[in-house]
Amino acid sequence: MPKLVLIDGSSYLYRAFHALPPLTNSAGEPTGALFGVVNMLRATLAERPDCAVFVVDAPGKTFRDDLYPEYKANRSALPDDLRAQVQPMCDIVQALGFPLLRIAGVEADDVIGTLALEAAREGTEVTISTGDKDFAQLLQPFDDGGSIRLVNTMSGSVLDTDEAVIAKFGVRANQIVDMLALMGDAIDNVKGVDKCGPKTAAKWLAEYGTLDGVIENAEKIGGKIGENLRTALPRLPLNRELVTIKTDVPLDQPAKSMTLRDRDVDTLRTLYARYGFNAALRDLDGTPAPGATERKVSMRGTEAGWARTGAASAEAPDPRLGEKGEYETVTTREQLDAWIAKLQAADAFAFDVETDSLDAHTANLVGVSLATQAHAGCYIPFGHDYPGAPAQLKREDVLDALRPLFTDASKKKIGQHGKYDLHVLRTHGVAVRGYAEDTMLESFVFNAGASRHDMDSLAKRYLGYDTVRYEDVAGKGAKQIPFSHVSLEDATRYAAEDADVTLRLHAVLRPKIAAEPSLDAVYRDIEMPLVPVLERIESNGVLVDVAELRRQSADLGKRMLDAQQLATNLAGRTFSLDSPKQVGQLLFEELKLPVQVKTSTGQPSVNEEALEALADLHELPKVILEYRGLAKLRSTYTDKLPEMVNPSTGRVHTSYHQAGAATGRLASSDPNLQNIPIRTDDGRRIRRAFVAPEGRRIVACDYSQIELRIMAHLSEDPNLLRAFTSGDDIHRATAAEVFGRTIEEVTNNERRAAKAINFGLMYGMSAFGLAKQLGIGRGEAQDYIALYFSRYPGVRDFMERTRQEARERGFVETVFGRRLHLENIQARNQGLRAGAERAAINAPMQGTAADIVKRAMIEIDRWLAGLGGRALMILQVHDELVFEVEEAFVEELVAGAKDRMAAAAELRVPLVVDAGQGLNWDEAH
DNA sequence: AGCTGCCCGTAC
DNA sequence: GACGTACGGGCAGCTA
Repeated sequence: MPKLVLIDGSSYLYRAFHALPPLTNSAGEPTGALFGVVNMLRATLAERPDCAVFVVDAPGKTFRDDLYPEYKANRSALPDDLRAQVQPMCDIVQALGFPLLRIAGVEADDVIGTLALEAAREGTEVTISTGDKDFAQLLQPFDDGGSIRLVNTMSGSVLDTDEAVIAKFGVRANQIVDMLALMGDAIDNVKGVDKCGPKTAAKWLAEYGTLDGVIENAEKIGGKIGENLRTALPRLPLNRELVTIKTDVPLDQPAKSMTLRDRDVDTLRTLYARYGFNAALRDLDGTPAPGATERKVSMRGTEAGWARTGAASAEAPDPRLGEKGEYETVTTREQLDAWIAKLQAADAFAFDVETDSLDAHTANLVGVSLATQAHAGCYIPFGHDYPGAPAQLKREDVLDALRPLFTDASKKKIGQHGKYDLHVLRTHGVAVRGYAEDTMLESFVFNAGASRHDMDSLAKRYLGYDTVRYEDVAGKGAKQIPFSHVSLEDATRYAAEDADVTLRLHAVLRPKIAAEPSLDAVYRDIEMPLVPVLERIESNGVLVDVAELRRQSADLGKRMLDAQQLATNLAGRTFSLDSPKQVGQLLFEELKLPVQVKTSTGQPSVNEEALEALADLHELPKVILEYRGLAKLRSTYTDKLPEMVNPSTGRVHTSYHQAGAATGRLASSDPNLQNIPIRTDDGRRIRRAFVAPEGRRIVACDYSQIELRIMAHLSEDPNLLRAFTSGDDIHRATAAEVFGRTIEEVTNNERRAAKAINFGLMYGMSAFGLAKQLGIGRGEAQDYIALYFSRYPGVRDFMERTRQEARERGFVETVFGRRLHLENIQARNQGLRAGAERAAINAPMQGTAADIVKRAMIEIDRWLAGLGGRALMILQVHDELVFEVEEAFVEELVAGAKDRMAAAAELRVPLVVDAGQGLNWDEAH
């Protein structure tokens, strides 16, 4: 049977561009994507197909743009570095002997679809080589009498049976189009049904067979998602048209004429030399093309691609970033010594530790993985214990052997979320120095707006690579086993891959950051130095008075019981005060109280605002509020915190997430110590349980109005700058300015209004929001805002400037150059866009404050490091740093910490720091 | 029993 | 729809 290979050139070029580091030849021309594509083509040639065609998109509009003007509207223009590689690629493709097709008015997909069907009809075996899943709609399984299959040489996957399609997509090949129409396609800007992903689409199609079936039965689908479906109904037929690959494009030549020509050796030699493809060049001169004989490979399986050609030259960096690596399990002294030698010879290495627990503070090391070059790595197990487990090296021997490398500051270490690894190694007697690069932080600095910065997501995003997930080897939920019970084979493919992929990610991300001096500075001067500081703070922990919390729990419990009994009497029946649903039924259906507030989904709300509004009509709402306040304190804090105390230290060790908040703030969890109550007396009591041990004190230092000061700095508004320089209470000064009073004349109510305006502005609040906040009319609120802006015109200009900058550049910056990209700033949806604008206004202030606090933490840590533990930094709460200090050192600590915090930035207004001290955190305020 | 979305509430 | 950034508890519905 004749064979035809259809190559989706555009998809490979695009994916190779994003997967590979930005290589250039000696003349500085970009070559990375080209290199990837060329290797892929040489592998395809090794298959000796009868016919093959390389299809690329032609520039200009296609019929889909006419159908739907927004088609691909949010796809950015081809990067210059990629565009520059298109013509050279076409030259090489043709010199290699491939027919090249570029048809205007349709996409490469449609040309491939047309040729595939034509050839299949004529009995040719068709292989579509593409990285695009949408092609699954064309599949005609061989075992079903058809003859079209798909291969993806980047992931190494083959799709050639109906079962494989069902396993991958949950629907049959002939339902793929309907599925895509329901899901939409974010890349092409085809908007599907909101919240409908592959699972939901497959579920509906399994029930109703086709898209038309789903449309006919749309009324039967319940819930929020059913509503979303009905909203989307009108655009579904168009979606189907957009995602359907055309199979009837008029073409000049039949598929069977697309035979491979002989390669043009002279032209290839010139091109390869120009772009520095040395391995390919060597093949031209004598040696047979790789794969032609000794590496004969089949089209089935991972071998099909550029993957196993062995074509990578020593001169060019390894291009196969999205490939699986080969890993070694180190169980003998000889192997270990060989790896030590490898690490000694390398400039830098990546590492990862494996433990028997996710909690860094109690975890035991069970193995270490290492990598010095991409696609290779090792796992050194020493704590795996299961029936039949092979003999392993001793933990202490391994750590002793590695210690000189890990503690050598000049030997650079690369990790992913290395704070965890640093901590575990330290608790096992290895104090790491020279922790130089962290791929999680690279990703965070490069694009803080991305939702996830974990390794699996980064590998997918930047390498197009599916990593072995933890649950793949250790299971999940109730079936999860500790890593120490995972077999050495599974452990190696998981753990060594972590080190390997870390290295590959660094190769991709480092240049992206290095290209922007301001990002590089944020990464080098703030985020990387902060890693060991946070590790120390977490490890210090804070002493908690568990007995005090238990007393509070008991007290809260009694009062909850009283409130519950009162509520039962008032309602005339029992109900769950914890259930918003039951409370809503009781208040609005049984007691027929008026609905004055609704939730975002349109349901009657029973939140605090709603219950306050009903307080004059019935006694019950107030009692429910009382109960709720008590229940919140008990369940979230007084009951929970004692569970989180580390039994061996008696202290609570939170985790700080350095890539947690897009603005650059830290986030805290397990437990979250950044939302311990302070505003009410009951809540504030909880802070009395955060105590200092005998002979020591808690000291809290916090920046006064740091974000408003940053607003003054950024806006350069003379009135606001003056207000901060004068040293008056800022809200009072604002009230005096806005309401035309002297400082002394300002009433408490006027100060309250000014405070609400000050804060509201920083969050991009509207007149509507201010009115709600202050309980005044919207018109009055608008007057306040107008008055404010007339007194502080610089602030208004700053806000407008920021919005505009965000729209034009797609991101905003802090004073120190940290960027926040705003995905939705150009959205057509007004709600989304308005939200992005508010975030744009807030981010420079919140983010600059975060930068300043981080800089202060680094300086203070450096200072405290030499003091032998007389003072420990133990908490960070955004604008506050908390210390545990020897009694005799308190005064010095306060002075030193305040100085360093105030000096962490030079703004147009002074940075003021307040400090307090006491036996517990409450007293320290 | 575990997962997920929703509602609600705490901090700065 | 209307105020930015987080984390987390309890409920309710779904899934296995």
